Amino acid sequence: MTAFDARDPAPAISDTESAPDWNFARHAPATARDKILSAASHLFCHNGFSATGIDTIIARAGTAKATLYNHFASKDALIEAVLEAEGAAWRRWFFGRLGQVRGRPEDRVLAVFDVLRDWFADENYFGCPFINAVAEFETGNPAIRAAADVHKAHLFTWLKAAAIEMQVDRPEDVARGIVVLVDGAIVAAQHARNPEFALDAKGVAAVYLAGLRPAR
Amino acid sequence: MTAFDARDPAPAISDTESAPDWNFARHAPATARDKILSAASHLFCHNGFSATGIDTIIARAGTAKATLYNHFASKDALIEAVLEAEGAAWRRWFFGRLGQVRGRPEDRVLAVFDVLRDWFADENYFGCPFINAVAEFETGNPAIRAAADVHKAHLFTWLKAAAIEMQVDRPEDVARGIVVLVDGAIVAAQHARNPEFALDAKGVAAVYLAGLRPAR
DNA sequence: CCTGATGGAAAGACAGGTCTGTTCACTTGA
DNA sequence: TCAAGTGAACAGACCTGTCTTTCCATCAGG
Repeated sequence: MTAFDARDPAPAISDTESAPDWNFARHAPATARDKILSAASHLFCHNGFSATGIDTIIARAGTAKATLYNHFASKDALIEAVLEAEGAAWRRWFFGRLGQVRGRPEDRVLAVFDVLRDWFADENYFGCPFINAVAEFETGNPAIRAAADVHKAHLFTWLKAAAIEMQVDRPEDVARGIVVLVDGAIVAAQHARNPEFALDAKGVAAVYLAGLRPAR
Repeated sequence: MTAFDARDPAPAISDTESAPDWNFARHAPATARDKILSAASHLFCHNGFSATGIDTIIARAGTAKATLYNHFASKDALIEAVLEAEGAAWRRWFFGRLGQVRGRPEDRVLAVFDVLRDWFADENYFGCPFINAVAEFETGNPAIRAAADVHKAHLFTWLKAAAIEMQVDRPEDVARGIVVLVDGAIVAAQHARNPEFALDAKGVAAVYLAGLRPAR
């Protein structure tokens, strides 16, 4: 929960040829464990968690079932590991992109929606894995909700810091408002299969942030 | 898609003791078909669609399995019927509440978030069934996505009409912006189990709408 | 009033398949 | 040598969907 400072360090973009991929499932898997995580991530995100069976996962991963159960105690544990890996990869990508943006805090917050748009425009965009997981396991499995909480806390903390820099009246309220816009853009773009909802959200955010300090 | 006028007629609130319930699963089921729909709706929404088996549904409904398959061709058909029934009940409740609001179009749009807050505050709030269904069946079952599209079109049409009344520049853009806020509030409130996200969204909407016409 | 037909639903067995998770003998590469 | 992985079989539970049998309420004809 104090997580933001301790999160994945911002990648040194210049050190690598290209920015890391937001999609963990596309990272080149080296170990058997990574192959399983990668295959499971792809299948979970595209076909749903319950609808994806262990046999399908190992077939895609090209590993034996015993190997899967050597690395993960159960399917639930695998789901949690996938969310953790996918969340970490996404945050590395997302905050890495944001870290390259310079300018006033308002502009950096608005840049959030430009980065989101790139995410939405990916042909493999399938919504936020955490939102989808909470939707599927509404009541059961509190560990999944907890993982989603941690993930969302990263964004909230980043936005709150920016809001404090903006010297607005109630930075936490402002951060929550932007979080709502981000969640809404994610869902709307997923449903309509239209990345431009990121720009609709950006438009709202721009007017909102400008309206917060009319006497600027 | 021209759907708004043709949707469920606004209920005559004064004719009934209380407003209809947003939750179809709580409507008193009369026929066997309604008992099945009601039980399935409750279970689907709380435990997920794939995770809920036919046997669990008929046990809760108190009906026989043959009865279920007499009324619904398959589990998928039952899912679609549940979404239709739940969506219709929700829209009757939601637009019924909105129909009671008088005032400027801006105020009526802001009232959306007050109604949402009441929805979120219900102990049985489980998010939007359509958002959850699309999250679970990301790629499969286009009928479910189509049902979600129809459902969302109702709100968009309502918001677009209000935006036109407001005489804003680009009413469709404004309506999409509010849709994003609504979707975001639904998801954020579901994740945090905190209905107050409706008011965070309302705060953003208020500043946004005010900022649209600074020369009012 | 009584009798018998009809049709919807209950109860539950059943088929055929899939699910998760276990086990074990064998292989491979460091 | 030895740890890790493979392939395959297996158990037991659960899944969807079908089918048969029994029950019961309603209604028609007498």
